Amino acid sequence: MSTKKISEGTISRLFIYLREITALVRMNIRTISSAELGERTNLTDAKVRKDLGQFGQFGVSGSGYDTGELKVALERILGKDKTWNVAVVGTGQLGSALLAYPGFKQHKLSVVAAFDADTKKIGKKISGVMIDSIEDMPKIIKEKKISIGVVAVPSESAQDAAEKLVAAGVSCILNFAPTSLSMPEKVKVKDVDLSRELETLSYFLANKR
Amino acid sequence: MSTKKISEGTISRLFIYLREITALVRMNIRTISSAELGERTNLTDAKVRKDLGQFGQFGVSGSGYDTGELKVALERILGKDKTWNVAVVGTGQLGSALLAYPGFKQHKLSVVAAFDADTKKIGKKISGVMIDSIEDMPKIIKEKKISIGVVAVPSESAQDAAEKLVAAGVSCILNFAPTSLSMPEKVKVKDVDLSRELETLSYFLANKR
DNA sequence: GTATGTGAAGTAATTCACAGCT
DNA sequence: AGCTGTGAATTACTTCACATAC
Repeated sequence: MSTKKISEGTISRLFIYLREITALVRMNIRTISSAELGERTNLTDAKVRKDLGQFGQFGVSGSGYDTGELKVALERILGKDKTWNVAVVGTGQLGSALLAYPGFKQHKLSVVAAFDADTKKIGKKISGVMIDSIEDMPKIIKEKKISIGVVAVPSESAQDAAEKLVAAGVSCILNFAPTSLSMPEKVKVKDVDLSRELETLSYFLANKR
Repeated sequence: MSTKKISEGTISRLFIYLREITALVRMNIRTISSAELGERTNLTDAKVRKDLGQFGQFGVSGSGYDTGELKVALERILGKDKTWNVAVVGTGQLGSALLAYPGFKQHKLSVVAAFDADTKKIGKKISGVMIDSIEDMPKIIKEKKISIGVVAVPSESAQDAAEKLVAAGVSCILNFAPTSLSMPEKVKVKDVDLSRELETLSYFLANKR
């Protein structure tokens, strides 16, 4: 495990490569050059090589990368060999949709707990997941070894929900509330904000020549 | 309208500032410094000033920014004064959810058409929007002056759906398929890929010290 | 000949730091 | 005195280009 810092961009592209490589392996294509891989992912050959180069030397001069080997290497680098437990805070419209979302399982993330401030909901199940009281969060997060917390509450309560998750021991937050959380350095926060994506499109339309 | 290129990062932060400023105006706070605005948005004072500085001089030395003025300026810059028409291609689980999603309307985007390849669905309505045949896309996109296309089809059909949208005249694509689209320079593509966000979290967990 | 891996060059984004305005 | 606007310095990211390996 090297010590130099890897950029978010690189990580996110590694997943793109992995997806493509997986498809190639399925198609029985054994070898691929950085140029071809770049073509297929709409990236440049240099970027492909630089990204991969940060983790070791996977290629063979003159012929390219072995798809099978690269797939295994990327899976290891990206931690696709382990499963992580997830808790969702907030079980409104969005929270419920997330509890039903199959993508978590597909990415080796297992949603094992849900929390809601509304006492009427506690004890009920959504998509097979029991809704617990916020008060029980510390105990449950520890017991179930949960490392990812999903914030699916309104903006006003988002900071509070995130702080409770972190206090209980999670180290990653996936934030769906359209507000910026302040969190200690060591906590990884990922904002998912569809509104902002939409807004960016409006800007582009308003300002294109 | 200046001619220098504005980065995506800046645009996306302007929306963050606007959100905060709107809250401040509601709270009757008349003036704010870049340092305070940075504090509230978890950004630095210098970044706030640099971002705003690209569009003009909105501040007053010694006192800061007038929240009311800044709000109006940001709204104008970001095109929040116009409404844009949207078409959704694909009316499966995701497409249907998007047709029901209130966020479009909130951001002055109006979903006025939906398309699906499945002939059994054509003529039906989802959340009040009629599902049309892909064949009618060119006509409908033009008639309804649609400028944003949302791709909510499986990966295999995503490139094709996007090309049809562009051929029909849209200039922005919001892509929900986990695949990279190749599109002409002039088309703005925005990828929304929850899977990739989730995967990035796994990486962080797998690799934290 | 073909394609990698990687320093060096070139761009872009961020942070610093301060002159100048109120 | 307080805070903006902005060049200059720094840091991060990307692209170039080529020596090296097969």
